[in-house]
Amino acid sequence: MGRSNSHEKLELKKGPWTREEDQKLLAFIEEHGHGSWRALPAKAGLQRCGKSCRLRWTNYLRPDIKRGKFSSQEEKAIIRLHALLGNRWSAIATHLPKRTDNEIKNYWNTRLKKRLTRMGIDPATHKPKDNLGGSSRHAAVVSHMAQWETARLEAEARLVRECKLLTKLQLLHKTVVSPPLQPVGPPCLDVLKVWQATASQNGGFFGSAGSLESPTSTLNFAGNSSRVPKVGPRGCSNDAVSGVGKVNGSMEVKGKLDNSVGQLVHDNNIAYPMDYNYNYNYNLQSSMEIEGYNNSISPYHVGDFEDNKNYWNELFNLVSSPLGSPVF
DNA sequence: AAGTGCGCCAACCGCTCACGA
DNA sequence: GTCGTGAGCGGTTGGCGCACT
Repeated sequence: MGRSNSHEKLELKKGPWTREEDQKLLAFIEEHGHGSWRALPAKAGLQRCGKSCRLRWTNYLRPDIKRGKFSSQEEKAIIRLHALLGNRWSAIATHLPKRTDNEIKNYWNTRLKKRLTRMGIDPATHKPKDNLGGSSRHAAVVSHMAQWETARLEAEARLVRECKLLTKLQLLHKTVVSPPLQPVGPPCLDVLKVWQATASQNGGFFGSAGSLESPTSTLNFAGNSSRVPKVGPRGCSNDAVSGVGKVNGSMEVKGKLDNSVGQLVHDNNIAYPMDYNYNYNYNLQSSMEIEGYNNSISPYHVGDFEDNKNYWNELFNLVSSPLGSPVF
């Protein structure tokens, strides 16, 4: 990144920020916005690299940061979201308003992880430690679900970020957009709520029919997106993810899960033939439709999940509970 | 009082991704 | 397709403060 010469590097300050530096950074951003982080330090009169400034701003100086003790509800949310998302701290932070990814990560590493370990739960898998040798089929199915859920939540998180960023930029530069954008409220991503509701109607998250119900959602965005979020579970090549987006302010979120029945289950060597082909074409009101996930193509059967049903139901109950998050 | 160990957390580092030329 | 650049993310580190010996 950048090609600053060694002389410049020598002059860059590291370590804890002083109050004076904080004030300089704060004052500059309040007046000009951050713009290019790389150019910011010179403009603001700081002997720091842009990266350091960005970090200081996002993790400490930003006005919309809540500091201090995590509530028990926040703790639960972190645990459950971690079960779904793994170490995707930024994605988790998206669902915990006013908390930074760094703060959540620290809290997890210093407290929650240890607490789970003490309780006999493996913090990596969120399963009881004596159950690690359980059914590989169950593990495979749950893992597959988690991957799918992860990808979906990640997509949502990115969309939220995109919209927030663009909104900020527009407000900052006071651009007049034609046609004018709708007032920007928190993006409403109700996938989980809807999913939960659907699940309830069908006798639980996994439905009485024995197949997964579709996480059909209504996404409300106000704003344009110049980039098409690419999503996919970790470990999947990005080549498997494609997206088409429109810059003109309309976006339709459409995902495709291309699974063939039975292909999922394979001891210790699980194939994930999931293609997340999202075509974004969003209008202010959009719907999320995931082909192949909400119908008979679904490879899941209720028996596969019985043992994990309560866990996942509980999990979705939690993430559906009001935390003040734009999603929940 | 001094030394030691530990927990916490701000900040850094390295990597990856997206984008434009 | 390649390269340079900017930005974001997750893992790791270093320093501070506190408790204990």
